[in-house]
Amino acid sequence: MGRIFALVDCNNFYASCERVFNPALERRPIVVLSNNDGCVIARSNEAKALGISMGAPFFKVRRIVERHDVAVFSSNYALYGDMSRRVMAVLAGLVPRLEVYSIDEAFLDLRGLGAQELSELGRHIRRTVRQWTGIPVSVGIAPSKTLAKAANALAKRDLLRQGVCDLCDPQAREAALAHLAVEEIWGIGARSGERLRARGIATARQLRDSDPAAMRRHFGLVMERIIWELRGVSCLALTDIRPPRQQIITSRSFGVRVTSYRDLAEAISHFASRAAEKLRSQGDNAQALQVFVRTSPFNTGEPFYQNAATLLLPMPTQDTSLLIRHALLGLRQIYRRGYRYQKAGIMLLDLVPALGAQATLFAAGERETAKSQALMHAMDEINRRMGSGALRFAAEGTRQRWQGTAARCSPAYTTRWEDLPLVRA
DNA sequence: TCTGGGGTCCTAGGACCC
DNA sequence: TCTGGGGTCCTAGGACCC
Repeated sequence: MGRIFALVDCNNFYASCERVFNPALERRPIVVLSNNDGCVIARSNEAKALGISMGAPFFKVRRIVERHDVAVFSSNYALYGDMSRRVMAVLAGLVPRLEVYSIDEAFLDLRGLGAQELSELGRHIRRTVRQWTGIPVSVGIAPSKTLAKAANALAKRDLLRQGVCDLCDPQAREAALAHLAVEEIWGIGARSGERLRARGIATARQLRDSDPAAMRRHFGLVMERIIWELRGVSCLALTDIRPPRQQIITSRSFGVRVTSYRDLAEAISHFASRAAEKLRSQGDNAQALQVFVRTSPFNTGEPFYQNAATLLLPMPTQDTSLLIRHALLGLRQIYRRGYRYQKAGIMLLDLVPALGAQATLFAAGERETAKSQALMHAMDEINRRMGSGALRFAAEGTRQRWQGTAARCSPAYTTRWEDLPLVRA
């Protein structure tokens, strides 16, 4: 039996989250900014209509923002993460199988739901999520994931479809794919888009009708798979069990340029500590790590420098102090005086499950490991209860001058008692 | 002055082996 | 002067995603 996928995608997710708790924002243009209030990472429809583009540096759109009274927010991941969990919980209650694909998207398996009318089911999903969470979503339905993505794009674009688009019928697909630019297809970015156009392929329909074998030779396996998926042959299954991450990255742009080794070392220690937390919550040990630093890659009239150091750890570990120590060894290798650093970070690599980890050959080492595990566990527990960063390593510093500002952050409405909205009757 | 963060997968090419 | 062929493994970099 053929498959039927639905892709449920939250509309302008971060902007919509801000609106849920602040109804005065209804119909007002909204943008949400990245770390350091650096660039635009989410826009409401009204902000899109003003010509504010995705990823635009904030200082370049400031004029538009002021002229049109755009509401501006620093990103509030405590809020967005919690709202995401709520949306996914509602979806999980509506269908037996789903894959949470990103913070604002999920693929659903619609087979065997006895739905006469898939569009009606889509509208039901949409109504329910809206009513129970306040978040508007669009629903695309089709026999492959790539087509479900395409259907979703059309559901958003075409107001007549009222947020739901069903492309299961091959007839319906003809016109739809002819109106979809090749860059709008899932998996085709600017690079491939350009190369496809050079070969005279500009729409999803033209790509679908191209020769899979020849396209594989020119573009690789991924392109061939896209073509089959556009033809309605499902090549990408629903993966409802998420495999553990293979690498963990913690990195930041700095609020101000950093020049001293000392400040850089503080930042790197802080990143190592955060990465170690993620590592432990995943139940893994790391066997290697990489530290990287760089100056600003943009035209600043100053010399560009970037470098990275990769180190093998003496044993697989999830111990923060060991990770900090080795991260700093790496930093010493790549730090050069005289540069104004803009960004740095750490990657944990070669992750392996911590359970049943190879014990060290030495009994003393084993005792050390047990001690360190108890310490890390206690630390995580305290930080969970008292708030992240309540207990931290001295190496992370107290001034943290490199930290950026998030001046326009909304309250953590759903995850912090003091920030709960008040309702007056 | 001010330009995000965190991931995955695929491929090509080099090292190495027999 | 002539200088194999094929396999595996690893890594760096590209492309893409949200």
